[in-house]
Parts: sequence; C-alpha cells; structure tokens
Amino acid sequence: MKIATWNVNSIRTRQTQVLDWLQQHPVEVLCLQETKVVDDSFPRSPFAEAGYEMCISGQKSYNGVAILSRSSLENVTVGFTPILDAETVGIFDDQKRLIAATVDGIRIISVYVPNGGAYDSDKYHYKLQWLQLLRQYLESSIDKYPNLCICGDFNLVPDDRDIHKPARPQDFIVGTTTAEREALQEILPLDLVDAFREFTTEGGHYSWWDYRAASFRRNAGWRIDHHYITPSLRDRAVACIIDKQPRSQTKPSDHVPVILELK
DNA sequence: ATGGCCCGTAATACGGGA
Repeated sequence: MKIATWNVNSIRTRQTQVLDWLQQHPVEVLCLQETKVVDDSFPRSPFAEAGYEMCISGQKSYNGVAILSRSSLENVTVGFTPILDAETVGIFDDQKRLIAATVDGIRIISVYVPNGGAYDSDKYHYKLQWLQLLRQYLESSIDKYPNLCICGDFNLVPDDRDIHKPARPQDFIVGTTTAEREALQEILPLDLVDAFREFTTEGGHYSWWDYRAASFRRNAGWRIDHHYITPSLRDRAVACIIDKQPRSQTKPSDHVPVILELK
C-alpha cells in the first residue's frame, strides 16, 4: 500500500499533472495540500474517473487539503473541531488545513501547516499555536487510531540535513527556527517517527525548491513534506521515496510528491 | 556568491508562499 503526499499549489492549475502522475504511480492514497479552491469547484470528476474517492476541505484562493483514495474513505473529519472542543480550537479551523479519514484501517491525516510569514510576525505566532493544537489533536487521535499516518506540508525543516544551506538559529529563517523545531519535537514523543528517516539518513534530499533563483537546478531545496507514522506502521514500512521528477516539468508545483510504501 | 517566481483574485497590482 502506497500513501503519497503532494502540495500541488492549486489543484486546478496542476490537475493534468496530478492525473498523469497518478497514472504512472497508482498509489492507494494521495494527500493533497494547497488545493486553493472551494469545494464546489474542486475538479472531482477526473479524479473519480481515475478510480479515486475523495474528501476535500477547501477555501477561496488559499490553503485547502484533500485525500484521494482507491479504497473507501471512512469516518471523514474536517479540521480540529471534531476532535478538540470548540473553545480550544477557536479561530484555528477558519483556514482549511487539516482533513482526516480512515482507509483500510489506517487513519490518514492530510495537513498543511501554516507558512509562518516573517519571524516574530502574527503569522509566525499563529503557526506556533497551530502546531500546539496539532499536538493536542494527535494526542487525542492516537488513542483511538493506533495505525496512524499524518502527512503533508509541515513547512518545517526538521534538521540541518534537510536544507541545502543550514540556517543558524540566529538567522531566524522561518521553517528552521528553534521554536518551530521544538514544536515538532513536542509532537514526535506521541510515538510518531519521520518515515523518510527510517530509510535515508544522509542530507541532500528535498521536497520543495523556491521558484526563484534557479533553486531546483542548484538543488537548493528544503525537505518540508513529511510522513509521521505510529510504530505499527513503522513495522510495515518498506520505503519512503521523494519523487523529484514532477519538479522538472513545465509549470510545476514548487513541491514534489513523497511516497510511503507499506507492506 | 547571489538570484530574477508563481498562484488566485482581480486587474495591468497585490497578498501570500517558505
């Protein structure tokens, strides 16, 4: 069983590329981020014709997440609210950044962690608070779903291997700051592991390259798209691969798909 | 050594991305 995640940076702009990719890589599950479209305008038909069920949570212009699946999607939940109480969630479900469903006994969560804007900005603090909520959400979810895979665009560089030019803490480059990494470290003790790092330990493997500055040609990237899995799934994991190929196409997303394979 | 981009919405700019 293959579970892929891909920040497509607009599903309408990337529709053909995603369909072509699915034809070449008929993964069982594809989690999408930055769909950038309201639910009524999501291009459902072509993906249904390709054999996928889908659950989506979109908004106008920004954000938006989805899960495509060859098997049925069960117990679909949108946002934090189904798991956490409304008072705790507050405004944090206004932006559509999280959707979950159970597929073949595995709880799949597709996330788009906030970008964070500039260091110490309102957006930066929003991101840190969002990650705290995500921790609470996962803590509540793992009891109920021991087979859990959360994947998506974390907008976080876990460590210096995951960025072409390691950033010093005093550089305050958002995505690499100490507070963000600590927020991620608060989540992992819930018994989640970075699936990619179960198979590959060296640096130089990235999932995002800036559109500017010939970043892809220079491999000046960041590894910010991740799968975190529970021990039961770690035992079943046989590979976790970043597929750089789509970044070479014309009009690519700035992110590429990452594929987790389970036995 | 550094870096010029791309998306949607609206419009021939702007906010946002990371």
